[in-house]
Parts: sequence; structure tokens; C-alpha cells
Amino acid sequence: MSELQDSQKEAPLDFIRSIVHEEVEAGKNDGRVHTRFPPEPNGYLHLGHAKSICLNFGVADEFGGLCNLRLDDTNPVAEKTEYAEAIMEDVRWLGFDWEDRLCHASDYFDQLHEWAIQLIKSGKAYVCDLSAEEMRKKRGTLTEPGVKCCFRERSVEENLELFAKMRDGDFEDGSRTLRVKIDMSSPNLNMRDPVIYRIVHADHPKTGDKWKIYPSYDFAHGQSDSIEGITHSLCTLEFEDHRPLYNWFCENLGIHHPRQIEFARLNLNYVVMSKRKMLRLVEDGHVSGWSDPRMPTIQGLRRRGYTPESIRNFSEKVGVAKRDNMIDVALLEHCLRNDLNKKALRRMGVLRPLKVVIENYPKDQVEKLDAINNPEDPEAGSRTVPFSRELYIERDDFMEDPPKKFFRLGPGREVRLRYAYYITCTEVVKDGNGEVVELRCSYDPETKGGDSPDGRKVKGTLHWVSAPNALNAEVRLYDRLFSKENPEDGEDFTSNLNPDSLLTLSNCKLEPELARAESGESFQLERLGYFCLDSEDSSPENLVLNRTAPLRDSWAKLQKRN
RNA sequence: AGCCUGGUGGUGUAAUGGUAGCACAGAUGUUUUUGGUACAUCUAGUCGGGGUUCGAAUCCCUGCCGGGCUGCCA
Repeated sequence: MSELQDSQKEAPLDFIRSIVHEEVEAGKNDGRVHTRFPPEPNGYLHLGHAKSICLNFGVADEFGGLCNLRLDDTNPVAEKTEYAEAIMEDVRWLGFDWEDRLCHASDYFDQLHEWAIQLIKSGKAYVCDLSAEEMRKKRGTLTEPGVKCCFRERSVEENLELFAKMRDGDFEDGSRTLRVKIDMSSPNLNMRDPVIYRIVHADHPKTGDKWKIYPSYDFAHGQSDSIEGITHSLCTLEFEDHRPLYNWFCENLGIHHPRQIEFARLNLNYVVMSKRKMLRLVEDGHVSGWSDPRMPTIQGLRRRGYTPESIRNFSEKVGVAKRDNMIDVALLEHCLRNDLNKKALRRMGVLRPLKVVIENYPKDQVEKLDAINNPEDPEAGSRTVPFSRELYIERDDFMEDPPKKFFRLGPGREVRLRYAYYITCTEVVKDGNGEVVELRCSYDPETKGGDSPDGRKVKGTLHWVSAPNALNAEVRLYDRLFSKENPEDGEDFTSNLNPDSLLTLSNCKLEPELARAESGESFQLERLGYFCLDSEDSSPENLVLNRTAPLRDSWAKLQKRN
């Protein structure tokens, strides 16, 4: 408890943790805290889910409680085991453990069915023969009350009989529903005799063909929480209007009553996060699939090179509140860099190669030079990089007519090649079009390792790769998927797609050490950014790199301004 | 239009009647064999109008603006 008070001083609790804290202090639920993450297995998890996962597992952990993973599988026409498996994989990858508490709403179908009968018997539920269309008409509108239908006064016996026939598959889909009798004139539309069971002749991934009727979300969710002994049912704002119904079921069924608390969902700029819109991107081929590295799905982020730690940290930093928000992707990138700066091994690679020949360096000589793996982490040790007469440097690192603050290579200029030597550009070789195709340089043998014994300074340090030892690679550079901060602004969000969200570079040059890189491993290409092997397309013969995020670049920023 | 809900720097989030703070972004500088990192400094905010109070982001009234709700989706 003192630990809690300490952390409370350091970081103030968000409104949900404050509520939980108060209730624990007050001894509610015997001081127990139990949450759950309840996705519907009808799609892939995204950053918004990550926030919810971190919140639910985080709150449980901080208060010494538990968090269940519950698949909310009440609608067999939309759900697939494929999705359920992907969900579990993603939650696990994010670093959370539900131990033996993998639950399914479908585990409770029998109990739910009994409760439905209980409601019928107490005159609180009835079978309704209205079609969806008719029901909509009778429900009223936002401003007008609904009207009671004639089926509302059916006898308990008739309701029981009809409901049994619904269950037995005697009726067609949509022909009847079981509704709960609340208040057709409630200003809250959810209370106007909501449907709690509908007829669906579809096999269920878990229960097979056992059921021809399935409970609605409202009838399943709160009760599932109740059965699992959940104390705090955290959900997003759009369920606020459902809370009275949630409470109604717990009260009228006389069962354990968790507290539903709603928070604002996460929005990220320059991307869309709704299932429907992401599906459209996939189906229309605007992205390569759900795991496209530009997608905000967990799978997309993972393939892009985002680490679980960075996403967890991001989820914490975005905070929890009830107001609508639009988070800047810069925060996500910050979290990534913050994590990888400490952990990623440094390597050298050249994206847009420019050949350099060191004229005074012996032909056929190859030196092994020591290079530090991570200046932020002495434990990471060092490696060796080959140096030879012919090298590649970045095209951007040379300018024939450099402006004032350009610290890199130019005719007659001296720069340092990282961990190697000082070199001076002596000649610029061009092709027929006046394009620079090669640089002739000289090196100073005294500066081996990158230091000059005479104390001579250079302004710039360049990354490079030895040409005869270079690995070829394809590198994919990603930018924001949409060019508009809020793509959903206009009529059709796809009109805001950023045509340059993916830039593929081939014939990139990498230092040989990268042949040992493994899928899932992140590394920094010095001065360029954080990268990883593409988990789907990279092979030892055909290296494919994804740029997770560029390094901060104050030179690029300066250039942009001018 | 009815109900629910929210409005604090550019963005996000604290402060719950007592000095408006933190993070990201932005700007400047120091250090640097990554124009990275680190460090330092700076910029910038309580939706408007009334009221209560010695004192209001916080309480009251009122206006304005945003979001959600009319699935047998969740």
C-alpha cells in the first residue's frame, strides 16, 4: 500500500485508477480487483485495443488483481477462430499473460439461456414477432417515444413455448426475437425493450450447431462480467448509453454487479483506426493486408518494427480520460526511439549509394576496423567492419556546391568516415548528363579509427559501407498513410491517402554484419533510423528491410525551413 | 430536436476551493567520432458571460462548441 501511495505522488492516477483506488480503500468487492479485455473475434487488434489491453491488465496488476482475456463471441456470422488466434498472439506479444483465464462469452450460453427464461417467467421478457423493419418503426425516434407492440402482453406460457421453439430452430432467422420489457418511452433508446436473443441459424466456432439463438451484446456482456467476478468493466464511451441496461440486467437478475466505467477511445492522426475503414483499405488494395507496416494494427506495427515496450509505454503516455482526443503519431515515434535508442545495435548501411574511391589506399587491401555496437550500452560490445579502397557513401552526404551549414563532403572538403579515417574529396566524376557518379578521395592513414593525432577537427562524420563486402538489400521507407491529419474529415477518406506512404529503395548497401540479423530484431542504421528485416518478404538471399522510424534529423529540419 | 457526455498551451494529460504542472511537438544553446542521444533554457493554456468566495480550471447559473445514441453489430 505504501508503494501505491508513493507512485501516487509521482504520477497522479487517471480517473479510472482513482475510482478503483477509492473502492479498494472502501473495501468494496472485499478489496478485490478483477478486469477483463473483451474483444470480439471479428477482426485484428489495433493500437486502440492496445490502449485498452494496457489499461485492463495494468489496473489489475497495479492493484494486485487479475485480468481475463475474454472473446466476446456472441455473433457467429461475424466471428472466426482465425481472428481469435490472432488476438491471443497479439496480446501475448504485447507482453500480457491471462494465465488460465481465457474466457468466451459462449462459455455462458447455457446460463444466459436460463436467465432469459427466468426473465420470461417473471414477466420481464417476451417473444416478439415484429420484423426488424417493423421494430424500427415502433421504436420511435430520438425525440418521439416508441410504442408498445401487441406481443408485449403475451402470457408467460406462450412466451416460454415460443422461446423454446426459437431455441429449437423452428423459426427462420429474423422472424422473432426475445425482448426485455423495460420502457418504450425511455429517452434512452437502449431501454426501449431491447432485443436480448435473436435467431441465427449459423454454426458457432465454439458451440457448433448447438444453438439457433444467440444472445445480444447487451444481454451477454454484463452477465459475462458478472459470472467471471469482474469488479470493473472498462469500456469505451459509446457504451455509456448502455450502462443503464447493463445495470438493469444485474439488478433484475440479482447477480454480482460489476461497475462499468467508460473512457475515450484512442485516435491517432494521419491514420484510420475503425475496423470498417481498415477493412476497406485492405479490400481495395490500398495496403498489402492487415499486417501492412503502415497499418495501425498490432500486426502491422510489429512488422514495421515497433517493440512491445514502446507500444506499452505509448499506451501509458496517452493517458485515460473521457474527452475526445487525437494523439500525434510523433508521440508513438518518440516512444519507439526512446526504447530502441537504449537497445538497438548500431550498424551501417547506405540507402542511396554513391561510389567513393580512396586513391591513395592500397588496392586489394581490406582492414577490419572496430566499431562500437551501441554507445548507449557498453555491454553491447563492439564488432568489426571491413574497410577497403572502394566504398559507398550516402548521396545526400555529398554536395558539389554546399550551402553554408552543410558539414558533409564536398570538393576539397575533409570529413570523417565513422570508425575509419578522415578522407578528402579530390575529384568529382560525372556521367554524360552531368550526374555525379563517383568521388575520388584521399585518406589520411594517421587518422585510423577516426581521430587525428594532430588534433585536427572535421565538422562531419559519415556512415559508409565497403563496396566489395557490401550486402545488397531492398529497403522500404514508410511515411504516414494519409496526408490529412484526420482522414475521416472529408467525404471519402481514401481520397486523403498519401501517395508517398511507401517508398521502396533497391540496391541499398549494408555492412556484412547484417547478414546475421534475425527477423524480429531491431537495429539502428547510423544516422538513418531504426530498421528491421521484413518478416514476410526478407530472406538471406534477398534482404528486405523496413524502416520503423527515422532518427530525428535537425539538418533536414533546417533545410525544410529554408 | 430529446437523452447521455465532454470542453486546460499546437497535441495529450495533471491540478477537485489556495503558486496552472508534466510529456510530446516547436525554438535556442552546451556536449558529441551518429546533424542521433544526453543536458540546459525558452515559447505556449483554463470555451464565453454572469454569480458564490478573502480566493474559482475546480462550486452555481447561462450561453457556445465537440462527441455518442434511432442494428435482431459489438
